[in-house]
Amino acid sequence: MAAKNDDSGPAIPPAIESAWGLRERPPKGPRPGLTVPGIVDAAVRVADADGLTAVSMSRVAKELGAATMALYRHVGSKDELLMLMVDAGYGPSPGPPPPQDDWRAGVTRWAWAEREVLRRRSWLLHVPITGPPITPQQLGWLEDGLRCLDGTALAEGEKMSVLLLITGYVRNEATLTSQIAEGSRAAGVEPSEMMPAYGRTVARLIDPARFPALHRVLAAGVLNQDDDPDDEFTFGLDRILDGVEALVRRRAA
Amino acid sequence: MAAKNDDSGPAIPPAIESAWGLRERPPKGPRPGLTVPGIVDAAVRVADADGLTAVSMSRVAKELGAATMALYRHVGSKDELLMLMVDAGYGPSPGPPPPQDDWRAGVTRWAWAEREVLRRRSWLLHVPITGPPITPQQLGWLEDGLRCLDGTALAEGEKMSVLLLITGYVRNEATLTSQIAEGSRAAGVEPSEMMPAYGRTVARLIDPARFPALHRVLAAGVLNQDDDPDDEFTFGLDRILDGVEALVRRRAA
DNA sequence: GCATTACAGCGTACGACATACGCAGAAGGG
DNA sequence: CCCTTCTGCGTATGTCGTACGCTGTAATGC
Repeated sequence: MAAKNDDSGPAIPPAIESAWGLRERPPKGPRPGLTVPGIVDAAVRVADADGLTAVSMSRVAKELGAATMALYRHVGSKDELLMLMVDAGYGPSPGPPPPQDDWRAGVTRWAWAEREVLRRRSWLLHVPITGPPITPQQLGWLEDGLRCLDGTALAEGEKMSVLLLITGYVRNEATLTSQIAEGSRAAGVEPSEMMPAYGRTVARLIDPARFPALHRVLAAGVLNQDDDPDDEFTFGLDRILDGVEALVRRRAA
Repeated sequence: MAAKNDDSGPAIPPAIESAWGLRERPPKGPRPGLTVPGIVDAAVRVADADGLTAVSMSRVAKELGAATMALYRHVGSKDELLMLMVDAGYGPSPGPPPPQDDWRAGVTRWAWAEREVLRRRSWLLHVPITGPPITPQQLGWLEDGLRCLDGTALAEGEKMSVLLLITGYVRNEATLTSQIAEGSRAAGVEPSEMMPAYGRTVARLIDPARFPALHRVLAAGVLNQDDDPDDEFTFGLDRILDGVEALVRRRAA
């Protein structure tokens, strides 16, 4: 008797397989009133409305008019539900790059698309990541990113590394800006006053003799002006893409 | 009567103030058997031994031979304890850059130092970040990073952005490698077999016609060889620093 | 038509967790 | 000596994930 997975594979959860369209409904038994996509949608609705901390099994069940334990017929655990929520929350990838775009324009578009998703659903950033992507939409995003680099002379491994670099940057930047937003809401401060208040706090704590460089930054008023977050994002992205561009040129030569 | 914070500041938690050495012991009352540093050390010991999920208030109290609720006399909440754990977990910053180092060597050293800390204490990556750094060691790291850029013609705000970019990259890269390690331990697979197994899983799931670029990456065997994680880290860091270098040159001109 | 069978939904229960609250005892000040 | 103030802690509450088993339902085999 073979194991349940025919050849190999480290045991994909059943709900993930159903997300890939494998796994048909068994012929017997009562018609299910709950479905995996329905549960995931309800969970996403809760997260959109009240944040990830509001997503508990009982809250999601309430959203569906079902009992808590009913969900466990369809998802193996809360972690599995979270994985599916991430997949649904990202949504479909922005699509392949327009043909007239060079790699840099394509990757820029791709990065901005991810940023936009993370801005609108900041709870995605709070889901603890447990492994590399294996859900359909996630791999769709990856695919479209790779296609942006198709015209370059980069090795396949380098393309992957570059995308990892970019998506990591986008996530990181989105995390920081979302922290400012959430922190200001928690403290009851205007978002535009958040960084100045932070600057004042740090200025009060540090000794200029021990933290001269930091003191200079504060004295320059870096944190006082609230610059457009888009500019901050563009700055970092352009730095990274400048570095990638140097590599692309070298490989082309 | 004024509020407890003299001038401004969004209410620094008392335990953080004590980490800065403000706040002397009140003259009355019994001598405390527990101290904030002692509690934090115990919590760090637990996290080092059994991971961040093992860090509960009762577990930390047990480590100290105290009752759970005794901890709340010294830290305001678990989140506050986590913040102090991060500060202690990072430890002292690597120090200012050696005088003979140029900015790039200095920043590289700084990035590798953070990476080393995150490699040895991967639980640091699992602590949900709730705001910008306000603890002594964290700001010490920031200070030393800024000093690496002292010789450049970058604006103060640009220095800050560059460091944010780098530290974000380091955290991201460390997160990915730690996921591989933790995932392999959870699945009972050799760490070197983790990525190949992932590649086989993805290959089984995707349709080559719908995911051509991804299929090409897999066919190239990118995930099959287990490359040195140090090389992967160096690759991304060099890309970013190439991009920063272009900016530094432009500002110097 | 009827028994069988596999599955959907759910009620109960358990163990872990953070933490509010209030009491008992210690240490120094008047 | 007593009063204030602080430490440590026991109790209790509410939330959470989820293991287990029961009940009813729908399709299949006779």
